[in-house]
Amino acid sequence: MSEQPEASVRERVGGGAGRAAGGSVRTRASSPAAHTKSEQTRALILETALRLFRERGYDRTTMRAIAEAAGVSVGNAYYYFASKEHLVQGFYDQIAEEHRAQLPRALSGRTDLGDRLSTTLQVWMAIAAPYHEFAAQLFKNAADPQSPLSPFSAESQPARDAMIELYKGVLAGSDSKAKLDDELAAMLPELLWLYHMGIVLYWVYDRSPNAERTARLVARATAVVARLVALSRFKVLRPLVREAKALLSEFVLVEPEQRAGDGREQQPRRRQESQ
Amino acid sequence: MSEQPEASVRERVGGGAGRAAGGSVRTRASSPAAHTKSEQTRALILETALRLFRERGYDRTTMRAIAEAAGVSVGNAYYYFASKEHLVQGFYDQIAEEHRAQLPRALSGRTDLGDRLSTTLQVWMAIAAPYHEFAAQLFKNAADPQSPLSPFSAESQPARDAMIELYKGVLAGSDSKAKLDDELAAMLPELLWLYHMGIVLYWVYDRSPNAERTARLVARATAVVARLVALSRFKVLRPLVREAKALLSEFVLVEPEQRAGDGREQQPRRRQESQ
DNA sequence: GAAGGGATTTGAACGCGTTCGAAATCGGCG
DNA sequence: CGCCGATTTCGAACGCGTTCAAATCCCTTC
Repeated sequence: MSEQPEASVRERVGGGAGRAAGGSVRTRASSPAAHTKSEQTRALILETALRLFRERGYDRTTMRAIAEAAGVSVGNAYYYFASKEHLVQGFYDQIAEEHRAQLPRALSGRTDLGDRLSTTLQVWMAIAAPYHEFAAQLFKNAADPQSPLSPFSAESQPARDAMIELYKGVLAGSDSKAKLDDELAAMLPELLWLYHMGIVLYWVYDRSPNAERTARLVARATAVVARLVALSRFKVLRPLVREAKALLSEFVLVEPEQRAGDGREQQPRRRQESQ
Repeated sequence: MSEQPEASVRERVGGGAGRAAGGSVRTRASSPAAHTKSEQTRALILETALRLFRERGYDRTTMRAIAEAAGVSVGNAYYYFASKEHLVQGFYDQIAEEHRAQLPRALSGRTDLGDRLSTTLQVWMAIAAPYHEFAAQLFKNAADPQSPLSPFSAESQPARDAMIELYKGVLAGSDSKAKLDDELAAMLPELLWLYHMGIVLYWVYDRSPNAERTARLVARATAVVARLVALSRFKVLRPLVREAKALLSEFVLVEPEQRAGDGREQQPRRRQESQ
């Protein structure tokens, strides 16, 4: 039960789903790597699943339907993907990659921090917009701390790190960066990632047409965030800022030793209950 | 699929689960607590379910097991409770009620706002501690905006309002209340409820023994919150506070018209996809 | 006490995600 | 070519939450 001989295989093959994988399946833009037969099958299943998810939504797309549409058996789909949720990682990667690709052009010429932040979020929202309904359905899984889809999970770490890296760039192009103290500057990328996650959370809950409510929130909240960053240098606020920094780095931000290594290898404290 | 003829009945009867109960059940001039056979069955099912949840966890407790242990049929359980999730509301109510009951004694004699806040959270954590694992399993459902278990759902409104009311009391006993401007003071109970939800979120994710990590966070973060409240009067921060207030009341806090009425009666925008 | 009708109860059945033993296929070696 | 172990594929079956038409119970009314 706790260790099937095939589990490791499935982990390696299926776990690499659309993500980390070192870079084996990486290029997927238009030409699937598709060297071996196995990779072709895997790509076929993934593409079919994502298409059906987009067409019918997540819940309405059954594994049987995916298998049938892909011309394989259900068991075969499970040979490549450990669960239905694992099929979804492809979406995350897709959005993240597009975000990474589009951002530089959108940011070019902008130097105001607030400007750059809200642009970053606006670009993300524009890309994610078609998947809003889909995201709302998925959110319940993403919120589960145990789920591989959680933004805090070990499986999501590469994506998380990439996004934090992206925010480093957002900050680097800002003209206000020099004014900050080093400690805060070091934390800021991850803090902004957290802010991003917060906006995503709001977006998921947002039922207004075109998520315009979130758009308005971004416009105004981001200005506050930028002003907060600027205000952090004020003398009156010094002790507050110091304490806030301490709090965040102790309780919220990921600790270095926790971040080192893949984390995939360690005894994973398997969820005790799986339905 | 989208409209079963019996849905309304089930909604009325089952929706009253462990909570509001509208008042439809008392067909005859019977007392609300009601010793009718129906009430007995419903209570029996609920109690059995909560016991099994506590003993085996949520996922491992099947509806069949609940029904069998309660000596009824599965269908009967569904006659009283629209879904497995609805059975969980009982837990929320239980914890909330205990919190409400224990708090006055714990707060008596304390007048410092930070003190009162952290005490409030500590008492909550002490009560919720036995259900930590259970809560973690449940959290995925609670995070789903569509779920009745979401703290933002219409079904949770009575519990939410009660808790905001509770925080009014926490504030009322504080010696710093007089210093705040009226607008902020009016928002504060709901803001503190939000803070509470944030702590609960952290608590759910917290895997440290006895959730001591959360305990430490509460001790320190609450001090910051209290200091923030005090600082809000500073002149330099005036525009920032004003904007923050505007942001919160426009985007985060529940709007009055949304809050009016039960919300149970209105066409409920049924989730389009149910598995 | 009989008849009627709503409230309650039943359990088989549905569709789902997932599992598993076995069959089919592939690839390398004698 | 023939064989064998590993990889890949299959599909029936499992256990789950949930549904539903039918059966039963219980109270009112005559």
